[in-house]
Amino acid sequence: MITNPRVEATRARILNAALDAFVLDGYTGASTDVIAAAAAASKQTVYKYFGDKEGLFRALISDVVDRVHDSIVRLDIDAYEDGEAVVRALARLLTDSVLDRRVQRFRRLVIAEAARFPDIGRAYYEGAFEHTLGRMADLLASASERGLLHIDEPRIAANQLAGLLLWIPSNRIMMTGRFDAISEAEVESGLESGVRVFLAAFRD
Amino acid sequence: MITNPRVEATRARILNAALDAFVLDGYTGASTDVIAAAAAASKQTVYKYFGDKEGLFRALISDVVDRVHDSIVRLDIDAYEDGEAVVRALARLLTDSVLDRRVQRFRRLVIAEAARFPDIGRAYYEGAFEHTLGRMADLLASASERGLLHIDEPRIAANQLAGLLLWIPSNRIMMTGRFDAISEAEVESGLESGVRVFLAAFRD
DNA sequence: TATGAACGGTACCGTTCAGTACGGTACTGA
DNA sequence: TCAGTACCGTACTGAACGGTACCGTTCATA
Repeated sequence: MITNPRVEATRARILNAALDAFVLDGYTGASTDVIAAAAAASKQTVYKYFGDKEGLFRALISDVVDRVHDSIVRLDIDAYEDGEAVVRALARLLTDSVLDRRVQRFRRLVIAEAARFPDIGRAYYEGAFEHTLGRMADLLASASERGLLHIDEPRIAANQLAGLLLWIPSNRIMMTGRFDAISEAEVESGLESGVRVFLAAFRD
Repeated sequence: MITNPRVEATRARILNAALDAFVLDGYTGASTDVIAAAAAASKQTVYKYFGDKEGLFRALISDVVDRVHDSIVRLDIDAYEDGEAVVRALARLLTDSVLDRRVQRFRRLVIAEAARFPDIGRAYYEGAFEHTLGRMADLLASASERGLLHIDEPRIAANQLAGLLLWIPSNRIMMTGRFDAISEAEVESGLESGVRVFLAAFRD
């Protein structure tokens, strides 16, 4: 694939504008006129690159999923000497990444459009959501092998840690639509109590 | 308020049709033409009762929130003699109600439109979501007072139980758009392992 | 059975929006 | 300097949709 830098820049500008528009107004609510204007591009160019509105939307989703896929949780598990430290580090990484404004907004978009584009929802779920959980499970398994934790089914444990930490803040953010609906202190205390419950179940 | 049965029936038919349409296509995607047709009503009548599209949407939301509010978890906590039974009963009640197709679809709708109607999202979050958690917290507190569990902060514990049980299935359902994405067996094993973790932390 | 309110059906208006056409401009590379 | 390509701006078309108007019909009730 030839990468004309000018083309690439225009394409990126359009995708950026599309992200903003779709995330704010949803698929139906966003208009290609507004997207083109925000990207300082002409509709002509938008349609030339992406075919139609649906093509633009799909390109946007896979673009983001690919980035999530690449930037997946890297944690040097060997640097930690006890289970509590491992779990706390993992918990912080997870909350920091998932409760990020952009991530929350994007997830809301995917959920909102899952009825219209079932394949897109599935792609995101498998490519981003489950992929992250799989990585977490690997880390927990490795900690378990080193005797820091006692985990028989790492995948389930990873799911549970995520649920403990994210259920409340994620729902509050998505339902209220306010991406700053959770204070620093709440995140902190939620993390602390979540880690405590997890350790009660999986440290010896 | 005079309750003309004919008026009431027409109104109910319109709200039912609106629920289906909004849940399927979102606020922007649903059309009042389709809603009126599905309700076997004329647009004239729809607009007479609800003013405009937004009025119809708001009426629908508060209608549903009121119903959730009324049918809130009632569980005879005194019937149980040990903590495990209490938690298991609570867990089943919670998963059965929250993972219900209609509930999931409605929550997705609220999330999808939270940006467009922030007050609606907040009303649902406080009137339905938090209300249920509060009721759960009461039950856990009562079990704790009877010595069946050891819970210092019932509200937090209720949040955590919900997160343990619902994070994965709820996300899978909403993101894939398939409301049968979770098998009976998965629900069962998720419930079992969630209860186990919860008990490890809160039983003695 | 007479009366009026509730209601359905259809046509209509104004606007928005996806998608297209076209003419002109900036850049790039030989 | 010339050719080709990327791109912008604007105007346009056709369809969908929110909302309104009008007329005929149904139905409860007195």
